[in-house]
Amino acid sequence: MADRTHRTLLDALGERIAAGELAAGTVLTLAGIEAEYSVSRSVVREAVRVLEAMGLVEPRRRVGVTVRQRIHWHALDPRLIRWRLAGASRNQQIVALTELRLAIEPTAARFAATRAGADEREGILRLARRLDELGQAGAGATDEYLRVDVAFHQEILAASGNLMLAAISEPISEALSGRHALGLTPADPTPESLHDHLATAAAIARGDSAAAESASRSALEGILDEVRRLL
Amino acid sequence: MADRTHRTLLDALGERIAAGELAAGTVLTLAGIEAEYSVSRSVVREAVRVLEAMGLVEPRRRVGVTVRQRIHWHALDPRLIRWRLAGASRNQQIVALTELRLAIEPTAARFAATRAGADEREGILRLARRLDELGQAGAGATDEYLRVDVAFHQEILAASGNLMLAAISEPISEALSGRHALGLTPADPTPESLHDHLATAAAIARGDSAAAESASRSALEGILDEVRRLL
DNA sequence: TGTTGCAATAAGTAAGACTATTGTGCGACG
DNA sequence: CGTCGCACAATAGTCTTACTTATTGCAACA
Repeated sequence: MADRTHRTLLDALGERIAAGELAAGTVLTLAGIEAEYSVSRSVVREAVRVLEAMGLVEPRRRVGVTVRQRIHWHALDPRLIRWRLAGASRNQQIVALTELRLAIEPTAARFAATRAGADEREGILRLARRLDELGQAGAGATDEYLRVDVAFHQEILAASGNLMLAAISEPISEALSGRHALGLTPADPTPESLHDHLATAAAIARGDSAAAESASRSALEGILDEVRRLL
Repeated sequence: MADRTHRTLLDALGERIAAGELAAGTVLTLAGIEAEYSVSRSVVREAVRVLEAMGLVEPRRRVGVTVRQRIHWHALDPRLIRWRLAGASRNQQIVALTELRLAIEPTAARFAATRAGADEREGILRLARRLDELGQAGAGATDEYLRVDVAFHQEILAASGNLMLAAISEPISEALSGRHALGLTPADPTPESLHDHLATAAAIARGDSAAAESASRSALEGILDEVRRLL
């Protein structure tokens, strides 16, 4: 066998569960999976262990591997988020991720304003300015805009000094990319949006946490409105 | 071997990495772990797969299993949070979790106000009233207060209708328990705190999302202040 | 009807063989 | 002396098999 069997099987099972094709309560067996995917027991066991760690399944002796209810899923796991973005509930997932951003980013901006290092402040400001340039130029739907936008938000989350807030970064980036891929990003971002981004960056740069939080919140409210309107 | 070798090994390695005893860049080998813990290769492989899924390590052929930098950790994984709470950085972790709550809970309360079912609204209100009773009676440091407090926040997160917001529930509960275990919960909660909790529940019950968000935020700001003061 | 015990089932652990990948060092060649 | 390429060795990946242990369901019996 090649070398990606683990990853392949894990993604296959994960996507099927995330999509609901394998509904809660469904019982699999290691032997069954082994036969269905023609992989060895070791590979099956390792994949199932990872799914178990994500709260997606629960192996029990004499019973098999039971798919668990959604409540138990570690919905913030980047892999699970990817699987959900890959399925039919993609749009719904993008809305949910935007709601998550609305929760996280303003708070992250607030903390970043008091904790960011000099170079981080500098970098955030530079990214915001570039975003503004691109937006004004009608390049809101370009790959470069996406890259800068992703980098902008990542920098803020990283600068928050809170590892858990920063951990949202990866899923958020995927959501942005997903939105972009769906063609939901306008070529001309609204002036309000561009202003909010700039204001967030400026407030962080000068250490004004209240202003950073409120500007970021304003930006996200706008984005959430837009996403909801389009999906 | 008994039956908990997987769990035991996973926790052992996870805690060592979370604590920094196995620093980023440290290279292990499957054979080494196998020998050190006297478990079979299968068990080692499965544990390492789970750690890999959490972003804690990266196995590479001809090299070994390398411990990754913190940036790559899935810091929102409940297991990882537990490991960090178990280590020396416990206090710091509780503060970080409280910051996370400040981000998540007000937003969750806002959405809960528009999305909660009738019985959920009822339940949240009932829990808040019970919390108030207990708080007024000077029972803020009791196990029952903790239980009700945890249930209160869980209900709100669950009622937010966002699976990812709800997924924060488990780690948050652990943080509350941790704070309680450290004796950081006052027997007499401040009147402001009790009022904010009640106001949050009332606003959710009557569907007033703006009031729910702001009352929840006020409650959390108070808690964050207190936690920071004490840790 | 309830309870105890047995047997079947499926996961858990162990061990070993073989494969595939990749970093390193050595040697040949420029 | 340096650089390129190749062979070797180390280590994870996969496969297979054997054995162990927990659990459940059923049947026999009180």
